[in-house]
Amino acid sequence: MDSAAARERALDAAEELFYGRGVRSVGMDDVRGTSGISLKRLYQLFPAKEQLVEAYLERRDTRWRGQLAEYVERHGEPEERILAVFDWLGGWFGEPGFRGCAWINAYGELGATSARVAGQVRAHKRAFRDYLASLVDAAGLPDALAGQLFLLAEGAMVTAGVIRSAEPAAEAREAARLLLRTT
Amino acid sequence: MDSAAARERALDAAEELFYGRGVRSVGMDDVRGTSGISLKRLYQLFPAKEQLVEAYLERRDTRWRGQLAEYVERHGEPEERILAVFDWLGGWFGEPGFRGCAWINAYGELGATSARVAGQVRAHKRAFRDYLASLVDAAGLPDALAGQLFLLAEGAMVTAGVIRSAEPAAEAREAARLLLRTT
DNA sequence: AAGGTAGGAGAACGCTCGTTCTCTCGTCAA
DNA sequence: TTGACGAGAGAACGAGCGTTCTCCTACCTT
Repeated sequence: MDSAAARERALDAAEELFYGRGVRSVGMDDVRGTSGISLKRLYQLFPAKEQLVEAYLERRDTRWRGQLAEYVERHGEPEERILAVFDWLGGWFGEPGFRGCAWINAYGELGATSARVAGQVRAHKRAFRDYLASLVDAAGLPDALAGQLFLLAEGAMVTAGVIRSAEPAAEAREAARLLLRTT
Repeated sequence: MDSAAARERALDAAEELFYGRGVRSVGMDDVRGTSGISLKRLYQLFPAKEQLVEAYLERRDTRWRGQLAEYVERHGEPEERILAVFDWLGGWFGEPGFRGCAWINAYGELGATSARVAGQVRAHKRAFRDYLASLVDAAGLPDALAGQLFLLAEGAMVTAGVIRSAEPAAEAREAARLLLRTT
């Protein structure tokens, strides 16, 4: 197996374990067991656990925002595209194994001790917020709406994670719809 | 020093450390150093670290909700009382040492491994949501609004924690005001 | 005064886990 | 065929930390 494939397998295992059980309660030996990549090779690919964590968050960030954008693109009307964000969230919340937002969880776990992870969380959230702002702008709506929609989305993510339900997405969508109407 | 005073000192230290640095990165010896309570006595008061964590969350829950209610009580008009919740959040976000919502952070850190902590987080969030519902009901507004306000508040808490700013409270307050108007 | 008890300081124990090392095997080039 | 090299299995090492234990001091009672 070449390095690229080993790296993907390691990241697949890391993502499954870190997201499902938290970062600190997963040992490198767990990653080895789940991925089938030996410790020696793991440490060749990622010289320390922290770098595996960062690579996990980075790859997930790319995929998460890509899938969201892909879903939104299927909708034509600018306002529908905004509401589609919440529909997509609802689909995500309902997936088996959903355990809340990986970045919020990582921030709670590592934000106070790892400046790099904290920076990744901020960058991810800023990118998501900027994306919402671009949708709001394309719909000709006021900038301030973007921040409000962002808060609704964040609230839905954290609440869905805690209560293990997809319903917050529908509540947030309805609130977003009302806010769109007020302008 | 009697047991009650020692217990309060231990909880003061635990709260400062757990909230500021996360639970797992704080050792019992750190709690001893900060509180001045010896390890022997700490373990007499709390037979295991997990019980200290639970006591920390429980005491903070009581205080947090009590202070919120106390602030809200100072406002007379039902709709002003709802908006006062977001004003109070803004004051909290601006306090030195603010590091986001203790329960969201604890959930990210321990939710996957400690069923008891996960239960405390759910209970705290349900209580906060129920409180919002009581304010909404007292204002004669539709029940569905409570869930939307709750999501705004949660989004504001998590965002304020991540970006280290009090501004999300004002954004959430404005969104709440608009939602109040639509009914 | 003497003995008993509570509490403090901090060493000690055992476990987990990040990281490295050793040993062995298989492969491939010359 | 041989020797070098990469990789795997897993032991080993060292640090951190939850928890317990030992020893000693101070005070309280009779």
